[in-house]
Amino acid sequence: MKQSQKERSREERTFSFFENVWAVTRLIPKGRVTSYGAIAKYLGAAKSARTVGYALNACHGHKPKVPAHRVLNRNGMLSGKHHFGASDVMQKLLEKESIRVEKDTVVDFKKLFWDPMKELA
DNA sequence: TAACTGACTCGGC
DNA sequence: AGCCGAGCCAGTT
Repeated sequence: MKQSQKERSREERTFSFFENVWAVTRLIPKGRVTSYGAIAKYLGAAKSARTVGYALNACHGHKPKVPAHRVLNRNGMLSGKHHFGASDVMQKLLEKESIRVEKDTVVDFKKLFWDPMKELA
């Protein structure tokens, strides 16, 4: 099982791991959030959460907007706010979607969590 | 070309 | 309960 997954991802990732990350990110419904790990897992690279974050970093000024502010770390913390220019931009974007943020952490993260594995299965 | 880095996560102590 | 090390991918130096 693990073996086949490895083989499979080899071809798919040639299409660009980033593209996939952005694609999934754009599917996140407004007012909902997800985590790097969830996306990574959905793409078949559970341990590449780090790379997912890196991909979002590269989405700056990319075509269809990539709602990177809806992607947080597993604790619901705005770990990437620092990369939105001003440190409060990300939070404002979230609050605009009725998502409450307290101390760099999304309130009710579990409730608002959008799992691509379940939602897109 | 090798080594380093980073918006992460998990498992072991 | 908190710290440490390892794995993952791509771009930079």
